[in-house]
Amino acid sequence: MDRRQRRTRNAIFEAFSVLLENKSYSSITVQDIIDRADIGRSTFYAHFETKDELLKALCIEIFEHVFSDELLSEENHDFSHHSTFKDRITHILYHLQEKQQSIKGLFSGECGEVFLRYLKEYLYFVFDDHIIVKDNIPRDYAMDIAVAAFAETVRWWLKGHSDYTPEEISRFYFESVDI
Amino acid sequence: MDRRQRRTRNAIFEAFSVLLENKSYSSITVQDIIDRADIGRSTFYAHFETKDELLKALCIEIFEHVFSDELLSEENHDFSHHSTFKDRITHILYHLQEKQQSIKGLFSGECGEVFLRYLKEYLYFVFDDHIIVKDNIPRDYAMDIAVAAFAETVRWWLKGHSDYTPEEISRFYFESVDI
DNA sequence: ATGATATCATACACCATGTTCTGTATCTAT
DNA sequence: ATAGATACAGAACATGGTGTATGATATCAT
Repeated sequence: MDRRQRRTRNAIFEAFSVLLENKSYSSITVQDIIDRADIGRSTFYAHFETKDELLKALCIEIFEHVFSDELLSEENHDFSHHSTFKDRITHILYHLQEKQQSIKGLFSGECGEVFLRYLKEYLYFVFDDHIIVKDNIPRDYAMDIAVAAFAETVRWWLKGHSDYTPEEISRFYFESVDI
Repeated sequence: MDRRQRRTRNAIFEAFSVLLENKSYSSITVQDIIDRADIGRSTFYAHFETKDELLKALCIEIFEHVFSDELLSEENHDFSHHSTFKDRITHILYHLQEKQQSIKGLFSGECGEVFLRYLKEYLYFVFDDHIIVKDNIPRDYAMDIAVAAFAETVRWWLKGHSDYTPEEISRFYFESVDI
């Protein structure tokens, strides 16, 4: 990708993330982003058709990083054999912690729904092999609860309790939800 | 309240609910609501300052009904003695089922966040007395997970699995989450 | 019946959106 | 190093939704 494009794209992501920490998604205008990123109006629209597209792109950017190892292991089939499920979850928590600053703003407000939908999409992928099927409980229900509970765990962690370590959070989760 | 006001208010709620089943919250314009409810523009703004206020009002309207018995029992202190926690949850599920049609549209899209925030607010109230404090797990974390899991349960139920009975859903929930 | 008030219809100013255009700066390939 | 391609800046513009203001009409409560 062209260096100019990368510069602009990053400037937009950066501006958007910072704005999200102080303002709600719907109250942020494209003009706000343009001003903060210090780019021309037409430049923004050359990169993203709408603010919603920008939000999606940011989510994907984040999760491609957070789940990069998971996605790799799926190709090579050499990861799940060497580590337990709990280790993998803890590992994901470490990656989420790294992106903490960007993620914080994404959890709340109107964009939380989009963010959580993406998060859950990736989580379904990771959880799929490790869900225990209980008697008389639909599998997809069990999946939904396990994933939603994990998403809520991350939200709780990064919004006001980020002093806990990934290991502690992992323990909280596995002691609260039967998987 | 004036009969005309009630008529208008209900027409707006009705129109809004129907629109939410087909369109996303942000794509619904005030004009859409006005046309569907067949009222004048200024009339809408005499009732609600913004679309967001309308959403809040609708949520409150719904939950005042769903949790009406719970709120009463809190005043009289004569409910929790006669029924178990599981009974109360099942009872709430029955009320949610009644409002199914209105609730469906509220779960998805950008307004899901607002709806869930209100739902969780009421649920904290109901769950507060019945959370078991496990060792080494923060109480507010346990609350968060229990409430979020219940909210997810309702979502799963009303979006595509509404053939299950409140009793079955209640059982799914209590077998999946340790409270 | 009458005064109060909710509604209607219209017009309006305002603001964010997304597009278009022209000139300039930066990149890439030869 | 030069030429062609491409990304950027900046401004102007049409569009559409928002929320307000106004005066006339219909409906309410007493």
